[in-house]
Amino acid sequence: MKKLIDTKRMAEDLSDWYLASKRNLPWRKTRDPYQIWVSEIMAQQTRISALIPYYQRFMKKFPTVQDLAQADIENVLTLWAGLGYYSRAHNLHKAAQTLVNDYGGYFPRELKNIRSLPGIGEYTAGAIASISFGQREPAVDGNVKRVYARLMLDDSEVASGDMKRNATEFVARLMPHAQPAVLTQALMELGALICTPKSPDCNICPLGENCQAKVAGKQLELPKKKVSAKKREQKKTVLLVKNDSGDILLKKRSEKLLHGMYQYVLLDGHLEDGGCRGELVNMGLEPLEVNGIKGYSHVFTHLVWDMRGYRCRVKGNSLDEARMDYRFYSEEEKDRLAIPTAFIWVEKESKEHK
DNA sequence: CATACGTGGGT
DNA sequence: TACCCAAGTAT
Repeated sequence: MKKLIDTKRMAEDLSDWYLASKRNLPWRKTRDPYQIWVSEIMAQQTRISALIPYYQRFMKKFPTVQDLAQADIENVLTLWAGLGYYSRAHNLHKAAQTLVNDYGGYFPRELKNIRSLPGIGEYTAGAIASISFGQREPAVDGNVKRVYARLMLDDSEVASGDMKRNATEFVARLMPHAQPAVLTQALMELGALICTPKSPDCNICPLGENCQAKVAGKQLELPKKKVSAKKREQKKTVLLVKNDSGDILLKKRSEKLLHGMYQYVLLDGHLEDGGCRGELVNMGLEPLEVNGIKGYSHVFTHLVWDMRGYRCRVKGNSLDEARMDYRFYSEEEKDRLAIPTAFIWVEKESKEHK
C-alpha cells in the first residue's frame, strides 16, 4: 500500500515555489513551440549553462522553423559544433522539414504527432505538449525521476521501466492541480536547483515535509543507479596535413560517431613518422615534412580516443581515388566547417610546435 | 533491456 | 586523476 499524499497541496507548493524562484532562461519568455522545441533538444543530456550561448546563436540564425528547414545541414552542424550528440542537429533539421512540408510550418498539437518527429521521444513530446500547448501531458526526465524517487522513497533502478512508469504516474496525479506548463518546468527546476544528485538542499525544499527520503535520511541513496560500464580505449593518430598553398586535408565523416562532422586525417593505432609517411604515400601524396606534436586524449560517453598527433607538409593536391573522401580546404573554408571538440586541439598544438 | 551517442564542469 | 553527471533518443 502506497503512502497517501496530498497531490493537490504538493502541486500548489511546487508551482508557488517555481513562480517565485525560477531562473530567467532565454526560452522562458515564450510559449512558441518552435523555440520550446529547440531549447528542449539542446537541453537533452546537456547542462543549461553550456547550451545558452548555442541557443541564442541558433535563434538568431534560424528564427523560424522555415529558416531551419531551408538551411543547409552543414550550417546547422557548424552552429552545433561543440555541443555534442550531433544526431540532435540532424534530427532537428529533418523534423523542421517535416513540419514545413507536412504540417504547413506549424507544430502539431497531438502528442502522437509530436512524438513521431525525429529526435522527439516521450520526454520531449510531453515537455512541448505541456509547456507550449498547456496540455496535461507528463514530461519525465532525469530530474523528475530523482525528485519522484526521493519523495516517494522508490528504490527502483533509475533507468528501469518501473521507474519511468511510476514517475509518470506520479506526475499525472499532480497534473490536474497546477498549470501544466508550470508543473513540468517546476519539477525539473526543483531537480536542477534544490533536489540535486550530490548535494540536495532539503532545508529549503518546498516539498520537504512530504519527502519520504528526507524523513528516512536517504536522499543521497536515491535514485538508485547501476555502475557504469568501463569505456573502451582506442589508439588513434591524427595528421594535420597542409599542401604548398597552406590548404588543409579534411574529411567529412560518414561514420555514426560524429556523423557529418569534419576531421583531420585520422588513422587507427599509434603510428611513428615512417608509418605516417607511408599512409600519406598511400593516399597519393608526397610527404615533405612529418613532425610530431603533442597528442590528446578525448573522452566520449562510451569510449576514449588516445590520439597521437603529427604536423605534415605534402606536395601535390590529387588524392588517390580510394581516398577521395578526403579533400583540401582553404583556411577560410575550414573556418566555416563543423569540426567537433575531439579535434580542436590539433591546430593549436601544431602552432605550439613550430 | 542494453548500448551508442559528445562535451564540459564539478568533486 | 578519474569518475560522475546534465531537461534523452534511436536502435
